Amino acid sequence: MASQKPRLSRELVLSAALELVDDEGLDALTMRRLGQVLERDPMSLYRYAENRAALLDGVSEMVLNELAIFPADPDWKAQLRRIAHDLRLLALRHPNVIPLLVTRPLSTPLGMRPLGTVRPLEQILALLIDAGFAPTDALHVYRAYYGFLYGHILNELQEYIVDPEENEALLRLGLHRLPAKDFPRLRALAPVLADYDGEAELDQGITILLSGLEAHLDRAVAATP
Amino acid sequence: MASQKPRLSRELVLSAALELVDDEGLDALTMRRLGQVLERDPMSLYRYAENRAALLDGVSEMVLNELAIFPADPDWKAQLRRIAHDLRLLALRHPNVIPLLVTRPLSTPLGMRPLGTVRPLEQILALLIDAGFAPTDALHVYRAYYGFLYGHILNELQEYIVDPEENEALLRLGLHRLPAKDFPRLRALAPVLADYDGEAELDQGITILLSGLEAHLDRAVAATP
DNA sequence: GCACTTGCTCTACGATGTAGACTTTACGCG
DNA sequence: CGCGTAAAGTCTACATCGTAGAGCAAGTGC
Repeated sequence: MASQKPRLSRELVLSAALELVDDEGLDALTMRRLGQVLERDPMSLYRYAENRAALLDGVSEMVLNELAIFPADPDWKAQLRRIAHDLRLLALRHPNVIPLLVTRPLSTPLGMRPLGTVRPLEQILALLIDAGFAPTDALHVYRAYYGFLYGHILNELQEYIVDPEENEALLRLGLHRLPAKDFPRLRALAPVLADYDGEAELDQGITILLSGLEAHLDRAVAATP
Repeated sequence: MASQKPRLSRELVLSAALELVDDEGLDALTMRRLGQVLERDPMSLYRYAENRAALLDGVSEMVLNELAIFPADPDWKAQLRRIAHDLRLLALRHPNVIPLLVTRPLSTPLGMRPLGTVRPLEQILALLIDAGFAPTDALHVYRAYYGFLYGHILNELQEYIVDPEENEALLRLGLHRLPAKDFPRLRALAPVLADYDGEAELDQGITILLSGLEAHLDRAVAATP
């Protein structure tokens, strides 16, 4: 009765994997558990991903595909700002996936990454080059931008606490464990830490960075020849 | 014969762990393997770390202790710049530990982290507050700064290739796997990617960021009242 | 000499990733 | 229809992992 085990597919497997990760964290994503979710023998998964690592890559890719980039937009600053906010929201939607996004590339040379995870890089380069940057400068801008962006996201997720009810309480409780003599400033900042506005903080940072970049490579971006 | 198993200690265990991670990567750090390195039963390790996760935290802490911060320095910008370069070098010395530094805090609220990993935060806050920033602004500056710094390090490590001989070859080889039609700009940038000057890139980024921050919170930092 | 703590070891268990051989299902073609 | 081949899914088995729990050994204070 009910749906009789619809045929498996890569998409199906990956989205079940993502759901599992979102719901229960990275460690919950074991082959056996995933097999169980899909009501299939764990071994069947190996048809759709070479091994667990590849499965994780697949999840990364799938998540990054949620990010829309329009490389044709002539207003590169606006576009970069929008992407930043989108990526931030995406991170908040899938916090458990972020370690993957950040960690997997460290052990995989650029050329061997899942295409979906390299595409944003290509597209942002396109955006910048089309906007008038020399390719080399585009790369510099990309690095500064993406570096800052990922840094911010990591920062924000570190301070992210799920239940806004217990938010301040929990935070204080946590901070309370720090020896008062060694961490006076941190402890004093508890209330400020408690209401962290990640969106505003990101936006300001991006503003600073973008105008700084523009000024620094002061070859003004001529819109079109 | 030879040295008869010197008494174990937390330091000993942790530094053996760090060495193992540096030499063979995070996955090589298993309780059994570490026990073997120390010529001790794996179970003995549990005297010095509650479990594997705590061991990893210990390694993080040990690495971060290599970072010297002088919160009393009145020249906050110079100090932040120096710290940035120091942390970068530290990352290059222990690339395999970086995933830990970045990933563990995501699952540990501020107050429950190993003290050694929170101390830099406290010290930088001290530096900034002593330099005249209001505590809240100090926190903002810290976030932007550390966010950018970690972002840069992640970026650089991603492009880091161990063997400088094969450097360009490998990179090209890697990039060659990308479909030419979908990734034209990236492929065109191969030579530029091949000689990446992380130090310069970091320094420029820091310059942009610091001057941007100073301007943005334009409440000029009065040295002393 | 004895009691006790501390460092360390032994054994054992459940869970994990995955290789390899197997069975079942789907499907194209006569 | 039916038959043959390929694809999808399963079963069994193994090495390796973290770690609980009981026990052993050596040092320390009385």
